[in-house]
Amino acid sequence: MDAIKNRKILIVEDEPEIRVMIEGFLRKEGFYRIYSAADSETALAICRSDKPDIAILDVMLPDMDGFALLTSIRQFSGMPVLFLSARGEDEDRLLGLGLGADDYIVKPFLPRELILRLIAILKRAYSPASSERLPVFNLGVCRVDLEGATVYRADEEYPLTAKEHALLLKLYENRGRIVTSDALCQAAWGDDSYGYENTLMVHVRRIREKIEADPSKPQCLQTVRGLGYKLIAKE
Amino acid sequence: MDAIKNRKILIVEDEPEIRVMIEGFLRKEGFYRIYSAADSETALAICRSDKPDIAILDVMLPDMDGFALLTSIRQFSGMPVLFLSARGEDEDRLLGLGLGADDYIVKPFLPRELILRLIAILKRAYSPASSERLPVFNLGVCRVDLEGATVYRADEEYPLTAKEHALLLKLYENRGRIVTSDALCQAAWGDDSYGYENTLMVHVRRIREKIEADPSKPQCLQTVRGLGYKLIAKE
DNA sequence: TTCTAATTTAAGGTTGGCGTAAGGTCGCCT
DNA sequence: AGGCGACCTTACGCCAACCTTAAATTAGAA
Repeated sequence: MDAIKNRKILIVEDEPEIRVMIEGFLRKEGFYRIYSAADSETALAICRSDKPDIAILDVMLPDMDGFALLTSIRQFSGMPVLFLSARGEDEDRLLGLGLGADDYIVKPFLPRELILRLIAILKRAYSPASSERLPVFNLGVCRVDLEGATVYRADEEYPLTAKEHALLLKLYENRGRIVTSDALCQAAWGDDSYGYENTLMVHVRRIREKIEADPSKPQCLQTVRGLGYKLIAKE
Repeated sequence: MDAIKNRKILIVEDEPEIRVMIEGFLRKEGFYRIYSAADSETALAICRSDKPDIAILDVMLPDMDGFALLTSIRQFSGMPVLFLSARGEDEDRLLGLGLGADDYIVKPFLPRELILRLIAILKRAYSPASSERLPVFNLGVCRVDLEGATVYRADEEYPLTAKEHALLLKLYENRGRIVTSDALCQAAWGDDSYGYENTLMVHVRRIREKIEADPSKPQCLQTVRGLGYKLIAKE
């Protein structure tokens, strides 16, 4: 289960032979969301509609050269780009001018090199460091920052403990839905969670003291008798 | 007057023929501060004494392989590195593991490609535009300059050591968020970080002695029991 | 080499989150 | 209405996680 292989890849190349060849390499490597275009116009349309994760651009295209295409793409997207260029041809422009390309490969190239550079770019661009984070969300009268493990309410800050954090995260991931006590115990104590029902109640109480205006009349973290708990979804 | 051509370049290559060839290319291109070494030991010595701006490393060396050499260099310098590798040989390691190499070239290569990639790296690493400088930031009662590795507090200067710097950088990059002990260990000691928990605590203590008014009552670098540490975000 | 500073190891001390338990309250069902 | 089971509420003691210090080790510089 490699997340990299789930990335959407766009190939822009006018020579059908090379295009099909690249598609073949990628499929053999395990990539399966492959788009291809033979001209800039089609390429741009695909970029807008399907939002690929990376583009492989040939420098020479019939209607617009690869640099112009990149400039157009950069109007609305910062997606990583890998250029294909003929030996010597535009190397100066490719490397000299910082066009925003992430790498380039000189034709003819070995499949292996293309794949490796592609994977390198994808890793760099989508490493967990730069990936999406948990949002700070509103919950009734308070704001919750799960990454900072802090609840803000009425000009006060309430830090969350480890268990509170685990439980609130599970509830947040399932906000608006009922989460069974079992599921919550599992989130906080792991698979061998048995006999923690009472403990869970205590933790729920502690969370309520932080997020609710009146912990005895819960508005956000509600009990669903016989089923579990649920976090009221907001926006 | 191109500042790039003033950069100091180190070539590490055991085969004299190739080494001399590369030197020739570089001189022809206008580079003139060229160091070369045939083995890792010499290379390390040059790195320490002359502090080149970039290193071109062959993967295969007589006394130590290029990866090990890079690891050694990374102990004291973040200089950019370009690898030379035989076709297919170590490509996976080169690109797969983020070893901290900036690029690589497969042998045999054209002089033109080496020069262009070299220039690209130098521009990326040293151009004022792309040199994303680390800001000097306020942290509670003190100011922290990560580039200068110095903390200023109460008319005093506290220099940061290497580990302190690595940890504080990681924390700063994730300010406001909890950073797990694991993540911190990884930032300071690399992927094979196991058994550094205690050491981490000692370093945290040291950092606190520099940035906190009262290290025993941390305001900036807080412990989140069971989860990790976090740096309080200020603006 | 020798000296210095940085880093790691080790050992004892501290504490706050956690789990337990006991009594209370509420809602549902007959 | 009354009983029962599900859930709430509070308080307290424990102990793992964390702190603190000092001494040992390592790495770098001269």
